[in-house]
Amino acid sequence: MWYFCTSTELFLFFASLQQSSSNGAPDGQKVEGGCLSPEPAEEQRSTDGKRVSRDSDTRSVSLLEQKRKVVSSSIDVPHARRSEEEVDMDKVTAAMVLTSLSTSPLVRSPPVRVSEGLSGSWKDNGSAGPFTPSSNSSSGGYWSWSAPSDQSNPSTPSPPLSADSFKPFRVPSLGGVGPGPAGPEDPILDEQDGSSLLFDEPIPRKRKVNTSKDMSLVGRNCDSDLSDGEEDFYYTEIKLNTDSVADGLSSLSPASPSVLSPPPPPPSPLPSVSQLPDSHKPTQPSDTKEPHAGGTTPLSRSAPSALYLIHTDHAYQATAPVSIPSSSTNNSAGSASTSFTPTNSSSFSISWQSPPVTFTGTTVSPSKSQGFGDQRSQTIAVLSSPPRATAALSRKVRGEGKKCRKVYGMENRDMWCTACRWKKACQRFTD
DNA sequence: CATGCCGGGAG
DNA sequence: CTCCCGGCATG
Repeated sequence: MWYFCTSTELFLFFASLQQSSSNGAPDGQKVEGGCLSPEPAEEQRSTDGKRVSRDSDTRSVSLLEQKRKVVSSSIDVPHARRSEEEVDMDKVTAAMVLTSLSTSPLVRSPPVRVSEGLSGSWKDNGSAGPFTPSSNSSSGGYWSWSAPSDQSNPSTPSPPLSADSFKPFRVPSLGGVGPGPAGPEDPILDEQDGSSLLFDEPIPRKRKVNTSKDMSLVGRNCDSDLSDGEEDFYYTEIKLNTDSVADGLSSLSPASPSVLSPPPPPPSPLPSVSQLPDSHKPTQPSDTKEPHAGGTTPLSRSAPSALYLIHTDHAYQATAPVSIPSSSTNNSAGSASTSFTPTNSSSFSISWQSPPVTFTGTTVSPSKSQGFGDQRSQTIAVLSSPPRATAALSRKVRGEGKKCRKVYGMENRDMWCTACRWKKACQRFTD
């Protein structure tokens, strides 16, 4: 919902800037109305039709604005939440986008078509559109059009909820090492998401999605703060996966990591932990996937990181208690570590890989140091260890951490991870 | 004894 | 494949 509103607002904002029309005042209401129900907007539009045909100049402007609209809608959404600063950012971004779009005819054509197709309305209103009512009307048309592409909006509502729940996770991560570990991973996710989205959907949409993400990321970077609608959104998703579907989480984490695995190696260097994000960003050429993204990449990265962070934390939570000792033990044992969780560990390993290097020098000692240092580092170490030891000597030795059985008890066997139910190595609580 | 997990089996 | 369990190894 807000997404639309935001786009609209931006649109209006632009219009006002460009044309300096006085009608802007109603923007807030208009916008809201538009968001809530397009119909009202249309009515206004019909009424305002007169205004539409103000100036030839206006028309040209309207065209630009329309373009902007498309762009803004795609990109602005995330920012909308933020505030003026964000708006500014949006402006800039929008300008950038427009420029890029104008450059490439292909991209442009589709949007234009749409606008026309909607109904001559925007043409008629066209000039006025940008301003006020007309803009609403036109926007209304857009909305209907854009709505499908933006369907992500539905998800939007969830963010707030997730945000709250998610916060706890986040805070710890921040305090501890959040940025470090997340940094490397994030980029990957981002890219993945972006790439998938981009590839699948038409250019305009792509823009939206990517942009939004990017924007959120940017905002984040600038502010250095987390408070971002986008972030919340991401977190929410993650969280849902994690909490709601415990099993799902295990499965989920592995999948994404696998993809990521390749990129992480480069960034892997643990030392950078504190500054990892920055270093990684540049490194993560992953952008290759999304060349058009260009500036976006950096931003997108941050968002993903959040997700990964959560995962990390989660894993760490499970692992932390016993994991450290286990890691040391495993290391000493040598191959033993391997046994523990090929599946998850491998997936996670990506991010962790770097740690292995550290360990290589001294298997045992490192574990201790890590334990002292940070939980995350520990986690990393643990995770990393598995990859190293390829062959499991005998059994897993025995998971030290709490397993589903202990956690949920025989009573709630339903809640156990499948592996535990099958009497297999627990997948949910990896050691 | 309780637990974790491998190996193997049934559908 | 999923779903189990016998039985070993461990603490």
